[in-house]
Amino acid sequence: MSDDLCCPAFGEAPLSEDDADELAGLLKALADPVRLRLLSIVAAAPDGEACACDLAEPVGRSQPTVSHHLSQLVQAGVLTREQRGRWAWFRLRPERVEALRTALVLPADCC
Amino acid sequence: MSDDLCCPAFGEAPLSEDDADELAGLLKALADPVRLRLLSIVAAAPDGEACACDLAEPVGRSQPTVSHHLSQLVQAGVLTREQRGRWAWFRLRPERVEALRTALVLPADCC
DNA sequence: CTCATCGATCGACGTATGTCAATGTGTCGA
DNA sequence: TCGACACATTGACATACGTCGATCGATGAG
Repeated sequence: MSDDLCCPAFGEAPLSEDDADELAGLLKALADPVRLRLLSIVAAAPDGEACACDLAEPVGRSQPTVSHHLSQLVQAGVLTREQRGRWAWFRLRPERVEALRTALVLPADCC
Repeated sequence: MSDDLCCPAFGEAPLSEDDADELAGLLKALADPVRLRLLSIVAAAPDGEACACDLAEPVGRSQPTVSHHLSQLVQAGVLTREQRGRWAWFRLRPERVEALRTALVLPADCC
């Protein structure tokens, strides 16, 4: 997933096939309740970061499942992963979330 | 899908399981390239509305497939459907898109 | 050097999803 | 009344996805 998702101009003109694929990819990464909860836990964490070791329990999923979801979020560019010793720490990339919000802006005269 | 999705307070505190399900449902409705293109075509239409008869061709899918996608968008509350004679006309519900954008707002101190 | 721990990967599984051809239902014009 | 048209529904299919148990590689404490 490229990171320069900025302004597909959602309501201005019909999305191109490529823009639609790109935007759908980002949306798909967020379109799962477990991933949304993981994201919100990281976002609400004291220092803006959370250890993977603390994430499985609150969402009630197995360690491999959580690892899988975290990988998807990292790949979509919504989280960053930093290895510190045995632990993996995750941070939100707010500019990515903002890019998504920007992509969903509708023109004033659209309806 | 209930329509009162307003402020799950994404970054403020961890999402509840119900809020996450709700938000994921809305995101899932948009997380498909064909549906995104359908939405953008409707949004960019001259009078803010588009006839189903004009939607299959631009997205390159069969009539049943397009009908299926439109139903999902209506069920998610993102489109409204109005039957006029033989034709079905669709309009965007911008407040629903705005609700999604609002749900994705991050607090200033989140990271 | 062990050995316990963190977390990724693999393999398997059931389910959900996108797609189309065929068919059904309702609406209009002739 | 009939036939053409718009659109939904059904059934079938391949693929994608979420999930877990088992296993593996890497790290650090003792």
